[in-house]
Amino acid sequence: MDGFFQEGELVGVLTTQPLDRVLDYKAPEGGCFPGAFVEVPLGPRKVLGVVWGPGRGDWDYAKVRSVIRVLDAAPMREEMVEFLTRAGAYTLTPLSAMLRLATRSPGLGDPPAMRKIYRMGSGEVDRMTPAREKVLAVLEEFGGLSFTLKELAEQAGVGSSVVKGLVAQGAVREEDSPRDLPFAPLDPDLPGKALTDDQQRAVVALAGEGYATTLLKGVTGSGKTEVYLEAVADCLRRGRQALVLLPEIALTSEFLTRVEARFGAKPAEWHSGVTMTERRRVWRMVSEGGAQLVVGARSALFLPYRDLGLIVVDEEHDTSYKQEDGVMYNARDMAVLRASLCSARVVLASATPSLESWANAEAGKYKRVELTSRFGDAVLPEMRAIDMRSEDLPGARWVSPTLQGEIAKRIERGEQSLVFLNRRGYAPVTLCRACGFQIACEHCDARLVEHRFLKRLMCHQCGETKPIPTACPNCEAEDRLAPIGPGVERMGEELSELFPDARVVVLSSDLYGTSRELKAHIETIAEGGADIIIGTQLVAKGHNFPLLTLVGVIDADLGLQGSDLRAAERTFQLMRQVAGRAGRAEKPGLALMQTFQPEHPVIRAILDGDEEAFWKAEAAEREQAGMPPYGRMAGVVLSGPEVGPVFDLGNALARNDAALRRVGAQVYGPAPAPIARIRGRHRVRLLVKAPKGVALQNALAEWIRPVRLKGDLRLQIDIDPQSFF
DNA sequence: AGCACGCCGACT
DNA sequence: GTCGGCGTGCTC
Repeated sequence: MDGFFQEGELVGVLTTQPLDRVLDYKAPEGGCFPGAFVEVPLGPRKVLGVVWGPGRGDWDYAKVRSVIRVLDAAPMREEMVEFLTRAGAYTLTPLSAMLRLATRSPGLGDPPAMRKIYRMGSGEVDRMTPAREKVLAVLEEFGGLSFTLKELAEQAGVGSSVVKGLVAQGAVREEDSPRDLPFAPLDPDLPGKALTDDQQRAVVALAGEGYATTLLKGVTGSGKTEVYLEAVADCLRRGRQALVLLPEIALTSEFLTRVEARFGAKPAEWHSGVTMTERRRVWRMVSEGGAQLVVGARSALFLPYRDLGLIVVDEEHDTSYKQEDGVMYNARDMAVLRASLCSARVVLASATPSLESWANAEAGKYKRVELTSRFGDAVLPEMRAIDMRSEDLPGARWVSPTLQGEIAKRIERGEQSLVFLNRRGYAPVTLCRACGFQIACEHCDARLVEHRFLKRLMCHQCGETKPIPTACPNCEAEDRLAPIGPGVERMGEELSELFPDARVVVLSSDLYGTSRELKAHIETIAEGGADIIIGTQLVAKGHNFPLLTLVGVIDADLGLQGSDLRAAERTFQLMRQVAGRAGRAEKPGLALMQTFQPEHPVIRAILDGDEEAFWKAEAAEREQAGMPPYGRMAGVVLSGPEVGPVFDLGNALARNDAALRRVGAQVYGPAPAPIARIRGRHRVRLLVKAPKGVALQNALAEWIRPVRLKGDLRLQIDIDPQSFF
């Protein structure tokens, strides 16, 4: 943005308030540049905004108010404006909501606060004590760095009063310094790990200048991380910033340690667990160039990078990259958009790429680099199906004799086994043996899941819990309620009975208060703190278990049934990833899948390791059906407290579909949404299917424009939904 | 998003 | 008679 607005000139300001238009204000005293972060009056309040351009002048001039002040923050760059505009247009999200994503930093309006820092002083110490010596030794050793009081005291292992005492004598100097300090510089030229030829070739392919997207495909243990860290190094050498996006759960201290090992310092971190103070520092330093590398969750895409040269999307197939509430965007696609606007490179890394990325690579839109050989001596796990039709298993037991035998061997050898079941809790269904009633959530269209650990029934949709009743809520029969089906907690019980001397551990997100606790626990397990690990899909996400040599998938059929075109893809990815956990170190791994349909094409493709065959078959099917990525889809989710009005609106929309038909798009529905009721709100979904290449967003916008939402009805558009049926 | 304005039920 | 419910509308 060029130009400058003199004091009193009309400027257009976009605020974070949900008004989908730019408001006119008078430029403040001293004028302002376009892109400036400002505080403006809005009704009785002061709100945050960005100077978006010249004012439109179509508002009663007498009512136009003045910008209160320009905030002390680097102005929004033209490239960010473009990114927010394009991303908003793509996802049909109002600009104000996009701006909110880009201003999620506390204290944006604060002046850069000062704080006290401590350095070596010149004064003499009257009486030297061991504690004082330690403090001075720390300052001696890290003379170039500056410490806060707490940091210095901690580093020296003394109380803060010792430091204060030294300050009083002048031996330590107390200075004022800006609160938000730059991150320690990263050195791309430190020696990295030795790379295999395969990895070296990949590194060369990823390096370079200007926009390009590369799909980096490599099985677990093939060294994807080492390879993309070299891409980061290449970017840093060019003096540009880099961003590594990880699914929230994969953001571990283990990963940060690897970054530190490669570059000699920790990167900036950005995710939901980062404190307010640190957030402010990251936001500021990213915009001023004081942070070279950000490692973060999807919202890190909206940080105000000064010169972003690389975005790595690790585990690019992960469905958690698609935000399903609030602003619905897919971080993988937005990363590509953002990179194309700032001439950055994108690396999409995965052992099991999404069909979209695979198709884009096939079509030549993305480059493709494959890592085949595994790093070190480990080999790919051997994969076999256990045909459950011929296993002798009593009722309410799920670990087949074959699997039991393999686990026993591992225990004998001091190796770990992972038992995988994608079902939290003790049992997915609680059934009354007297009347057949299944206990369901009162607010959602879902059954309540027994969590024996919490001693409660829980709804996995809305999270509501209640005590486990002793009498049937329907027929009031006492003690006739029975858990049906397996959950991870129940598997823990079964395995503890089968192997009473083994250390059995259940890994499930709801057994931990915080994700930090969970991550810490995973680390101790990985170091050998358990013999049998039972886990939900969270164990599939990027963790090293060097002692693990066996993976048993309890129910490989879960997710194969159903008409969701993506279910097969997800099943495929999940099974491959779980299998990839086994045998990372020197020991070869074995993956066993319990299935009642060993002939199913997805199971066959996984066992054969023939991913290309699977993808080609899946792609052909979708192309035939005109489904993404060969056609376009959008979902419209309507919700409200009463089903009637929600369906009425859905029907009205379905009838008035002229705007859609004009571009060759078709409406399906209304039908109950995949989750038909959440927190007492009924949800109804319409699906729009269009040929590739039509201006779907324009048609959708025109279609829903006449809608006036009455009462508590809500409408949400979901471009590229994750599930289709 | 907030916050005011505004038109109908149970209270000092 | 009023206090207050939250439906509707406005903010440059």
